[in-house]
Amino acid sequence: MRVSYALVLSLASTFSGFSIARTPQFDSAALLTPQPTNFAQCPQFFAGGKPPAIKPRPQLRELCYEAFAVLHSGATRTPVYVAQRLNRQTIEDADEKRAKRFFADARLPRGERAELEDYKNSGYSRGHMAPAGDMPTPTAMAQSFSLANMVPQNSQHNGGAWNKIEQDTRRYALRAKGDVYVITGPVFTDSATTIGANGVKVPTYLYKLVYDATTHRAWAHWQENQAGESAGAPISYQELVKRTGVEFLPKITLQH
DNA sequence: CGGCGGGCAATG
DNA sequence: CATTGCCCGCCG
Repeated sequence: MRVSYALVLSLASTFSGFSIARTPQFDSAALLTPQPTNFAQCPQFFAGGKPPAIKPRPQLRELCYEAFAVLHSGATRTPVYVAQRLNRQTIEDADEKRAKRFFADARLPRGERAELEDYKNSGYSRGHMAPAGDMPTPTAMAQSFSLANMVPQNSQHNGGAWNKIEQDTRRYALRAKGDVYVITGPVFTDSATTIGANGVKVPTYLYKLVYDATTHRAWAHWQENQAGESAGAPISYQELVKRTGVEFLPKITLQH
């Protein structure tokens, strides 16, 4: 409500000693307004410029950000997948101070999107698909905290095995000869539960596909969304396709 | 062990 | 709102 919001602001300004007008505020709308909502306008995040073909389903929306792209499902209130292009330059730039402001993505209609309250006290943490640690600019870093880039993730998994996989992927991109395309996403089984009033679906598995466009090699990490997972050997691209039913990469790009 | 990176919650 | 401290897991 307006009253409580004003109260919070007045408290904040009282303690900070600065006026509201001079206190930099977080404006998630301004953060997203310039970003396209069509993959045709951000093909740079996809191998060969081509997004994976997904079987048509309701409430899919394409969201471009400065350093990644999200195919979002209003049915699960999570990403279907999140695409990135990494290389030595982007990783060397990825030393921004970590921003921590999560926010609901205003480009998604209410009812199709997760809200902060859905995650609060849910027992799950807000797990980045495109990791904050990959982000090359302050704007990209801030955008990565959109809930459109999140899934409900087991907190031990998020800070443990999954974090290690993210760091390994960054290290790989740092040493790669050229561009590395990464696609990260959730997999839901029939028994998948939900959290919050908006019913944000909890993934059963998470995957991260890594494709080196120079060597034409691809592999994938496949993890159960639970504590006790370890970052073991990756699975093959073909195995990932088999498990997800999605052809993530243009056929001609892959080396056998 | 200490450092770091993931995220949470209390506080002013 | 912004800051701070805390927990947890991995790594050197």
